Amino acid sequence: MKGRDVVLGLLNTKSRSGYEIKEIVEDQLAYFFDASIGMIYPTLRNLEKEGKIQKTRVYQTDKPNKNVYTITDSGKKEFAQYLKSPIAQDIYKSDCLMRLYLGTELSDKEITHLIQQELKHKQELLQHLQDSYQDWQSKGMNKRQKITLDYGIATYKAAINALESAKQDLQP
Amino acid sequence: MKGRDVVLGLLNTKSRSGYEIKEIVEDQLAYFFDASIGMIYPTLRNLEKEGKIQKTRVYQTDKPNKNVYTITDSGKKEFAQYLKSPIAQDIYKSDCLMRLYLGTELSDKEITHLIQQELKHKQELLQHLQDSYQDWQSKGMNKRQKITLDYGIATYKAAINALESAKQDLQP
DNA sequence: GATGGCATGTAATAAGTTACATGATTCA
DNA sequence: TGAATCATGTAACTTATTACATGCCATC
Repeated sequence: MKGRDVVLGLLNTKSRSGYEIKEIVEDQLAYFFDASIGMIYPTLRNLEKEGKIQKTRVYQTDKPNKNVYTITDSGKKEFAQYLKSPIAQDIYKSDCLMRLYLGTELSDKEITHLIQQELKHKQELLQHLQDSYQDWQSKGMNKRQKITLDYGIATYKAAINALESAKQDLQP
Repeated sequence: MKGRDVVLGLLNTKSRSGYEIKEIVEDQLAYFFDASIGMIYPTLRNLEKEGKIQKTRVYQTDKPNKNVYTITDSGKKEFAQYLKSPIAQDIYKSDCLMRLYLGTELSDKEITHLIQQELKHKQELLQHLQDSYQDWQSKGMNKRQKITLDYGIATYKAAINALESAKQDLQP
């Protein structure tokens, strides 16, 4: 799964502008697709150059004008091929766990602080996902999208529990 | 957290060869550090060129000879700086969840198959982590490293549960 | 003599990230 | 008039990945 597959997949459902793609990636895909937003416009540009999508200028009076991209047959073909390809394994990188593993020089106090910080961050992310529930539903969430949300909430909760018991184990 | 921080951190504890680093990354860090093994030798080369580590040739009779790398003061300084830097947020990318989200064209049967595959894969990963427990302990696992293992097991279990209930919800 | 584990590397390519750069419109 | 939101893009750089490439040693 690459950035271009995601952009193509979002345009496969309906035509959208770069900004609209950015909003979806930030609000709805962020949990299972960590990509910098900066990737979107370069990707759109490449896809257009390759004839996978087509740009249309849309003039707006209440907002700045925008470019709306529509997927082409060639683009649909590429996306269908992605869906047929073998599932790529998850990519997970945790700086916090790495520091726990490598930070033999850190004091117990520093480690506790590290865990506390991570805990706070994960709690915020969980809260955000839980808040999304209603928001998604109003925008029309299908069964499959609900699975992704439930999955995210479940794993955040597990991570929070693990960090909490780690914190307690470190307490003297 | 970049590849070089990890290599530097592993050499900060003790001198090792590229192959030894590869084994640790595969066996012990794989859960929270998805990086291709191909990155190790290029990274060692760069770090040596920058004077962060030093190479020593070790001659072996029972095995092929190897290059053992030792961290320098400059390298220790860089690693200490990494430990002081702000924690980077987790990176997570799930091809399976992305397909659930984007695969509006897939049939329920195809979706169930997708989940089944992911389930099987996660169960294998969990089994592998659980098997690691004894192995790690014999090699000297410290309290902090144990946290990373427990965390990994907890989140895999949560993921498996989420996939199992998703599978049941899709059943007619 | 074949297989599997130990051992190391390079060149080329792809992908992702950061920093830079701009500008319209709305609302307080 | 200043902040927030909507809106788009490029150039340069860093990083990661892939494919290629080699060869020793032990054991079966």
